[in-house]
Amino acid sequence: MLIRNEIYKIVKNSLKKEGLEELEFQVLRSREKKHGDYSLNIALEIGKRNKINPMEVANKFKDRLEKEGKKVFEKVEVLPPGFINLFLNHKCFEKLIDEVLQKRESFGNLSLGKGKKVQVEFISANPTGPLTIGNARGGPFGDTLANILKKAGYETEKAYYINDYGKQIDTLGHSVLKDELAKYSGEYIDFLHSRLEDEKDPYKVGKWAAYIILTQMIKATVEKLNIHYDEWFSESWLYENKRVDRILEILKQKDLTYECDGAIFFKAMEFGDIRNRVLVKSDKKTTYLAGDIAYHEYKFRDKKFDKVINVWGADHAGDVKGLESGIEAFGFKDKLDTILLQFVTILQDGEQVRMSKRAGTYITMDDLLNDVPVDVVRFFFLQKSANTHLNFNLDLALDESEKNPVYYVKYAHVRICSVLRNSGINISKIKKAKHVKFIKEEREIDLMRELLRFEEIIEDTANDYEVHRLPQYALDLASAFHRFYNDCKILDEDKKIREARIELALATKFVLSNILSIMGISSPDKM
RNA sequence: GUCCUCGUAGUUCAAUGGAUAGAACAAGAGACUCCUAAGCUCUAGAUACAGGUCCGAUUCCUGUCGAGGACACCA
Repeated sequence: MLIRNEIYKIVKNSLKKEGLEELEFQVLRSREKKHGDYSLNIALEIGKRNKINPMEVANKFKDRLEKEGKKVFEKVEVLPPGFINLFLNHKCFEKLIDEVLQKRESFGNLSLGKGKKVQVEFISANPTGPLTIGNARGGPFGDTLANILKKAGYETEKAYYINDYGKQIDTLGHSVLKDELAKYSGEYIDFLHSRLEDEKDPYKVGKWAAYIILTQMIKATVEKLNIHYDEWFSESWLYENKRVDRILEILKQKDLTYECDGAIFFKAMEFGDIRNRVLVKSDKKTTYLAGDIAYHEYKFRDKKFDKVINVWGADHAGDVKGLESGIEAFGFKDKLDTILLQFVTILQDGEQVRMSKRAGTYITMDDLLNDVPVDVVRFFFLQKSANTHLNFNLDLALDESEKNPVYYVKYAHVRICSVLRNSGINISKIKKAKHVKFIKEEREIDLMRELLRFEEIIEDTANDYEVHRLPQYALDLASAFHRFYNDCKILDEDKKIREARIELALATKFVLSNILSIMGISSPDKM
């Protein structure tokens, strides 16, 4: 229903009638409930622009809003320095609960992305070693982002790009052979070395090792993380099918390449890049960028994605513009969004652990998942924004696993299930909010206000990819429920009140399990 | 040296330019004859520093200090 959008229309309409239709504004959610459910700062903007006292503007506009929004607003209030606060009437909440009970699991499904295809590519760590806590950070993030886009109506695909081509495969081969060119070390290298048969060719050994690492280590960890990819895309495929040659030829025809010192460069600066980029090295081997451009041409031309979101580690920040330029050269400008996840700093025994495949010092995601439940791991990583340089204290993570706030959210769900069981009511028959009109306690209203946010959270996050908003919302909602539970007895003596509260609790259950499922976290009935 | 991302409570993190900067963990206190206390209530505690723009700055701009990352014919 997205009441926020209805309010937007009301305000837009009101502005039109005041001759201010060109004014841009936003409907803000009030942080404190004494300031109503939503607020507008347009009076402050108008006042600033026209040098009028904002209070005067606000008071004048208030009458207009009251008239235009009489079906939605209980009250319109003006407070200094010129905020207009909007209070929703009870009917809005009744409609909301009614809608949740009708739509159940599908409540919150939006049509924002209707008819659009989007791909989220994440993790995509080289198959030269197990997933570390660092490079697996993109797992919960990308998976959840794809889930939310799907919820918002996009046709979504989750993809992992396997870099099974090029120099690092050679390096892996040498490492497994343990010859003088070996660079990687660690238990997994020892393991692969012990499994080695007669093969001596480094590249073939590397290919074999990469296959084992991918299928037995990376995929296993990904599964433990509760992630299911739609596509595992092999870089080698691009070469086997001449897709890299193809894009090199097209770029040449477009006069977007030139030769210099025996290498072929892409004129990326024509697209605003800080430098031109090498596509073919002087030894005639192609660069990673050439493959990546071919890969993205495949995504847009063959698979026809309207949008591709790449979740990368911050160490690739310098490569973003190169790829964007390449994509623009093929006419797919602005169809790529790149999210850079800042690095994870690992602390163990009070010391910073430098993650290095070469030094063999890293903490694998698999090790972590053996000690910490996946729901805890996912919630933990999801709570941090992409820009956060997060500090991960391994000892603390193990100690505090049981104190993770994810249990607070799950417990709210468990409590609801428990009460609903005790109620003896067949909840599958509750499809309407018939009794919500009897609700009037503060805690009940507070809870409904939180439920109202759900669709907004979906919409906002599908638009700005700020996935860390989700766990925060889940905590807020769980908190609102726990307080409600504490202050209001759900199975009250009074039949009307009892049924109203069951309806409210059931609606909360649907939204809670909905948000948890988007985050890839289970909603238990019992704990 | 240039560029990117950061610097918020003891700790880990939040806060579309808005109203009294929020949570969790840690610390301290409290309530329950009542639907599972993994819950509830209360207390204490923070914007690195210096300027600037604005009615209003954690948020935008400049500088300083500090952290991580990038500046390849590596991937």
